[in-house]
Amino acid sequence: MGIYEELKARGLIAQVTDEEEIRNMVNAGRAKFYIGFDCTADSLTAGHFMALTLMKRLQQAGNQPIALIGGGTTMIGDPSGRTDMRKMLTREDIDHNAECFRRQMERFIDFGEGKAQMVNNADWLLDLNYVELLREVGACFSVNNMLRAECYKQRMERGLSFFEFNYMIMQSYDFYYLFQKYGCNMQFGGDDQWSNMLGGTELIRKKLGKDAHAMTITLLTDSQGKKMGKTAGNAVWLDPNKTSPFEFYQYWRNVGDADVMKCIRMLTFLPLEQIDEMDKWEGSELNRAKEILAFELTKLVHGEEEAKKAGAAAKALFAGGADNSNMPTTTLTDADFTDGKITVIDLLVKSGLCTTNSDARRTIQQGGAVIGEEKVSDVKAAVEEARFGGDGLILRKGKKNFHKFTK
RNA sequence: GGGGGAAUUCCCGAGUGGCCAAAGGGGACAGACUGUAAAUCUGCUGGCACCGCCUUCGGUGGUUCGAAUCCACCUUCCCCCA
Repeated sequence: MGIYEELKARGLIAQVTDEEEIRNMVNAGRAKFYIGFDCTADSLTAGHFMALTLMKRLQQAGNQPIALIGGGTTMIGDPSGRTDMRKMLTREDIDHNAECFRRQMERFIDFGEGKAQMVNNADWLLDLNYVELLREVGACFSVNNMLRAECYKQRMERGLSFFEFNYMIMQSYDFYYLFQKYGCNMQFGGDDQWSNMLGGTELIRKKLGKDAHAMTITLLTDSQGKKMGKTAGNAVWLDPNKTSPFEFYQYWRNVGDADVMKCIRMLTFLPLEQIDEMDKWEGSELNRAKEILAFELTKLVHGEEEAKKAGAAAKALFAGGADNSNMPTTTLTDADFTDGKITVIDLLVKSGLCTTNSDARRTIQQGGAVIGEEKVSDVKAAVEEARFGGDGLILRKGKKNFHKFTK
């Protein structure tokens, strides 16, 4: 089975320009492909994760990835799938973010000599001259066609600035540039990028009379059609300082039944035979699958040791073990106590489990606060200083949020 | 360039002088049921010294005993005509 067949079996491929051609190229390790990353934040997210694993898979099969950091395009901002214009970032922000991305990618991709490379489109886009660009590539784009493109459709209702309208041209220019300079013959991207990517292959065909290819990755959505990799609107980050390995583990441990196997198939590197076997699991057996998913992904992003720790911490909390060594912890000082006591409200807020006193009060009133093993029922309840000795005291908010206090 | 409309709490969206911390829905959070799942039901969702008080309805001023609601100007966005 070639790599192309494997990607297909894992459900990773959404659309391709020329299946036969791409299959041959990829299976023979002849593809030199790029994926662009917009650097709007200082860390990659779980959403980028799939693209990273895809690069890794293809690299293992002998193909050569080019990771393109969108230092230039980020200055415009991709309007696809957005309903409003995103805020503009400064050059400094973008450079900083690009640097963070580079470090995170190195975990997945081998950037050794001749194996892969990383480029930043700020290097060529920022020097472009408007009139020259118009003359060089502007003539190749049909506004009529662009307006029909899926990625602009929804923006037609809400309004789309000319500024953002140019995103497709910039992205196409990237492909055109990489094709000429590095012999990059294929572009990968999320399925929402399809029209932007086609812009590139078209441009290459028109300007150079040569074929280049594009291939999109299935967007990872849950059974309700929502994009995965977010909790309550917040991204799940790959940076351990923004999303701890434990939280990262928990995110995947908590995916819905209907989504586990899909995630395992698409995101892990477990052999397909093993996955097919697991496909037969059902009901509460799926909990086992979720553990595997969470462990495998945490291992990929944070390393095996962190993955084990996160798994152990989770087991301890939910199965009632004694291991709480990896729990977020706050150390209290004398100043935190009044008359040798501290209120539960203060503890909830101090731990970050609750955002305000009102929030903490509500939590207690609704029976969501548990200290040690006992449920707190009194809003004014306070805890004696002595109880924080030894291993400390564990505060819980709801079923899944824990915080340890020591003194 | 001309004309018309909109801006409300996390989101959508009611509210057009006092009964408004502001309907309803979504989401989030908490409780019950469970398998750290889904579905369902319940509660809850500005802040605080929480039976009371304080700050919110794009911004700045104004009218009024009293404004999210009226007036003026500003900002932003949308629509129609050119």
